[in-house]
Amino acid sequence: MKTMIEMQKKLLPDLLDVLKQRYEVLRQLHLMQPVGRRSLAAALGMTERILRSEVEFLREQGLIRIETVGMKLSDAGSDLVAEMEPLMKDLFGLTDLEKRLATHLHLKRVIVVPGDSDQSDWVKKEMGRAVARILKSIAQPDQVVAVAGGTTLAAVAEMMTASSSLKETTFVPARGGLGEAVELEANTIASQMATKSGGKYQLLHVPDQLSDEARETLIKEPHIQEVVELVRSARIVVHGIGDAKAMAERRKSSPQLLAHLQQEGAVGEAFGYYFAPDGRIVYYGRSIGLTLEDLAGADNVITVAGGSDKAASIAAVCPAVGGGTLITDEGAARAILPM
Amino acid sequence: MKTMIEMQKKLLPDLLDVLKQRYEVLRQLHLMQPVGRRSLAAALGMTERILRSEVEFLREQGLIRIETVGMKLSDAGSDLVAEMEPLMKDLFGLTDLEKRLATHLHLKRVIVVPGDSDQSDWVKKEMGRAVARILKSIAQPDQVVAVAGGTTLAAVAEMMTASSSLKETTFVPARGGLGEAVELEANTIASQMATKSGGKYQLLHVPDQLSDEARETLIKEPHIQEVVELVRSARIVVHGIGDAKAMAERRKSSPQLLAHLQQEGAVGEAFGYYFAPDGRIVYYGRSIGLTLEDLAGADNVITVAGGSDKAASIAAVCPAVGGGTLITDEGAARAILPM
DNA sequence: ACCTCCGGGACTTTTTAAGTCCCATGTAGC
DNA sequence: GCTACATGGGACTTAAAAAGTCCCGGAGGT
Repeated sequence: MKTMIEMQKKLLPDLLDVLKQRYEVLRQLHLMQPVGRRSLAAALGMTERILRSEVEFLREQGLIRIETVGMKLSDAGSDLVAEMEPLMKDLFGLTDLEKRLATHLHLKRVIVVPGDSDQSDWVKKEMGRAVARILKSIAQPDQVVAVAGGTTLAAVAEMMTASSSLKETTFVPARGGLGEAVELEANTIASQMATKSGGKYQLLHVPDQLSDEARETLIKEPHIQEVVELVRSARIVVHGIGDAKAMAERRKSSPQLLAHLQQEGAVGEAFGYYFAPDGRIVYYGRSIGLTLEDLAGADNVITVAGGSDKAASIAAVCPAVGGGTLITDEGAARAILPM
Repeated sequence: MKTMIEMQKKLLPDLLDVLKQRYEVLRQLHLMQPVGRRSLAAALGMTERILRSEVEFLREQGLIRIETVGMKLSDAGSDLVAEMEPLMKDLFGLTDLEKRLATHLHLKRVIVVPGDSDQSDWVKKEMGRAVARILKSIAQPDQVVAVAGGTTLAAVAEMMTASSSLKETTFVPARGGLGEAVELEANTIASQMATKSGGKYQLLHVPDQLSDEARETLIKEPHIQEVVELVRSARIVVHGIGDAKAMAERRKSSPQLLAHLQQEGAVGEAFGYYFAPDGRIVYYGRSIGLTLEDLAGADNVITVAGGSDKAASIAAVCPAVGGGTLITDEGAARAILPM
């Protein structure tokens, strides 16, 4: 049986936000007391009015006392702050991880879901749900979302739910198919995400492994060119991160390439690029679709990858992809961060 | 350490209400699926619109699926319902107790706080907090609140917090002083409640034990008569329940009275009236202030008493006081109800 | 072919939260 | 003792969220 906390997160995630906010007010007040509304609001980074409402509430609950010199915690208030500390750590320990990861990897936003996808497979679904929520929240009319392939992205597609805000969204694959299991192909995932969310989609029916001439020929095809244009115009990109060795084998790469990758110490893969632990690109398997340069033009690059054994890959790829959003799990997050 | 829920309730008092509502929707949906909005709303006794908001939320959480035949629980949803069942029983066992007590004692409303004030003294404070909350919620401008004495009422006074809604409230003692410890006197409590809540107060400076002539004389005093008028006009009355024997001894009653009470089997006391287990009045120690008849004119009679050893007293007094509000604790509630 | 109940959209009303400005007062520093 | 500043609290406006209400096209069952 899951804990009470897990249930609350599912059934009242909105209330947990206000819980956190109120606790933060209490905690900050505890540190600064006695203090006035305005200085406290500034310290907490909230407007005066909103803090005022919280203060009013906390006063009615008898947790803080208001005096002419400022506000102070009442006895009940300081007791509560002390008692709640471990609970809040449980509830929002991940928030802390998120902040540290964001600064460590220079990302705009990091979301960490509890668990480790190496050990429990529902964790991948949780990451998927998180991605779905983000997509919903940043949705804009007539946007294009490019999605990559892989098991993690498949989980994302599975967790998409219908939403009116995604109705005018077009999902496209980021690159041509990988020539592997069809349910992990970007094409499949793009169409599944569109179906589940109520959006539209366009597919890119080209193989991944192509000779240069074949690629040049294909790319001139009008209907392919059209889709490629669409893909490269995507303002939102969702992709996973692969383990370099596993990806190379899945793509049936030549023994030479495998040896090269191993020699260079490649650990992570994304969009056909293979990365060394220091973020250096050690190989690029060209295909049709998004390139790293295109990512710079996207407003939202959403990276989703988890599992403690992918920690090195994530740490290698993220800096190269640029400071977007990372959705990962607790296992990977703790493995990435220096202790 | 108190339970985690107790702590959360301080920061989010309506947490349980929301949790319960959402759970009920899930549970009912589980029973009726597939079902439409309107029938589900009717079954739950809520309006269509409000259910609609809940449904929207639950769908976003991926707990329910919406199909053309109606709504169904998703796998995650049915898992959650199953997992939550025992938890909800724990959480709302008190709600259940409240309902049963209300019908058993023919009261309008019963609130049961967890614990037993015989065993832990913070339970009395919890009851006090509950009373304070009720007073706040039913507050009207220029109202008069009559309060009795006793240790329980002292706890209520202690837990009152400043509230704008009580600013125009006048607190008065229900009866003249008991001639006992000053901090348990109705006068003291009325003034303390007024001070803590930011309201006003009027006191009744007359002893409790008076000869008939002395009482008749006193009651003609203009300033006393004025307060008595105020007391009898109170639309809200808050009182506790005493153990008959203990009260009689505290009031230094004569050996004859003690014997009489014992012979008649008096168990409970309130407002100077002594009650037998069947609710019969076996003695009335007249004083100046509220009488049982005056209670009928009050809109809200709030009885607050707890502790398993007071169960008999509560059961005896409540019916006589008439169907108001009872605040008690788990210990008393379980002892009162037939098993 | 009809009839009923389904989800969803759209609009209005109501309630609640937030933004903004101002004031009397108490305290600290000079 | 006086000034300057930060304090809580009040009042009013504006914005946003929630709830009430009605209607529509369509799927399923009869």
